Amino acid sequence: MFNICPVRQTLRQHKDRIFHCSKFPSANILVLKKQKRSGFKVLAVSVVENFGRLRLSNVDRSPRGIGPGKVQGNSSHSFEEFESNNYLRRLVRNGELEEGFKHLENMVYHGDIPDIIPCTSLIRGFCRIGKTKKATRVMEILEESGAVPDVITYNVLISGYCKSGEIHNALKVLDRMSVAPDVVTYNTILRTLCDSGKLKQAMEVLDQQLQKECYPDVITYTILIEATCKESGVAQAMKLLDEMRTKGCKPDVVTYNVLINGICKEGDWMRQSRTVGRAIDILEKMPKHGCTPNSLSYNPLLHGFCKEKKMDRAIEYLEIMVDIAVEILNQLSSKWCSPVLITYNTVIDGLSKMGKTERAMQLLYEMRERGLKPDIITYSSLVGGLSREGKVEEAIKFFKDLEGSGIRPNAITYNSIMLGLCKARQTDRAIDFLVYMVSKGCKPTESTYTILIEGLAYEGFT
DNA sequence: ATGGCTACGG
Repeated sequence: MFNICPVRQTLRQHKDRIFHCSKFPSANILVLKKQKRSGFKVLAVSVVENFGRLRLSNVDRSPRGIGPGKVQGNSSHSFEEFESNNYLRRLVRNGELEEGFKHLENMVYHGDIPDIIPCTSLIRGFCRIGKTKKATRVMEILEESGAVPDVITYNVLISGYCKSGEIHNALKVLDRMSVAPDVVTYNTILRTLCDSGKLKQAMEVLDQQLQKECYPDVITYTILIEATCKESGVAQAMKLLDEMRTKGCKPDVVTYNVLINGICKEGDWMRQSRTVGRAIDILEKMPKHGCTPNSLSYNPLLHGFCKEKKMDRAIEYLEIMVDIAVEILNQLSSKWCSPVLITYNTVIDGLSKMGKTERAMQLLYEMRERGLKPDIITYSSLVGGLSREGKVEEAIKFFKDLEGSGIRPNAITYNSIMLGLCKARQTDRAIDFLVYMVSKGCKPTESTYTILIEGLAYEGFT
């Protein structure tokens, strides 16, 4: 009756029909066929324990486990409900949020219990497009249906409110949720409070968290350390670092990166080379604490060197970095932008600001040779450099080449050209450029107008 | 494909 399912892919194909059974905790049970009265016939069992990121739905937590060939705990639900949930999953996966919502309402109306996982995706989907109210409605329907939303479902809604700036509503959900919040819940809220400069309120939430015996983890401390760096300085943040260590929470590479960044951005550090020393110090001590620096560890330093106009040192670090960065490139490849690209951007921008656009151009060619694709930030820095140097015609030529090779300039790119034209007392051409920018569907920004107004004033047309 | 933390350009 139980066949071993040999291929992981087979499971993936049928992931909507995989169940878990408490009697065989390490087994995934693949159900393929409906059986008349008692639920579903078990066709295959796999012993794949860590099935990627897939979490099994319809988890059977009953201690009795399953009978031969049947999955209990699901047998009480109808096949219609099972299929209805499959349909909901499909809609949500295809991004058909409104259809999914209607279907959810409909299935609840028929007394079917919706699966919380597609509902969680639905909530996330509505939050993403700014429809937090609709997301809340999904949660209400879910709560009324007899399904039990888990902490993740609540976290998704809270995160949605946080991202749309509705901290008040996020806190309301926290207050009213029917399951205990976990450390992720608190981290989401703490992050948002810290970002909006409400460190004090964040500390109050932290107190509340501790009272509920939900303990901060490395991410909690990292969030607080970053905020403390900005609000009260690195020295204060270091105390938090000590505190987390004494509480047995080990700082990780992100924690150190946040501190390095804090030191590099600390006020007036440019005139106190000692502080740069402190940043390098942390960087060098990371391996002793069991952390390998990654390219994000170096970027703030590079940025610092670029601002300080110590380009030799910046380039020296760039070279150290490339090895490290390439190594972790795979690890981060899921992100839209590689760390090495940002590294080059930082240095190219630094050189451009010093008037060393030729050296910056060299780096552009170098990065291309290494198989890196420069992005709009790379090009904007170069356009800005040429404009500032007074080489507007060269900047415009470079700009035209970009357009020709299919790169779509953004407002910052256009602004750089206009700034160059205004500095060259050619505000009329800059205004023509504004017209061109708009005709290309690029919306001007506040800076656009500031640049043009200053240009006009500079030429005496106050 | 149910969740939380760091870096670049006007």
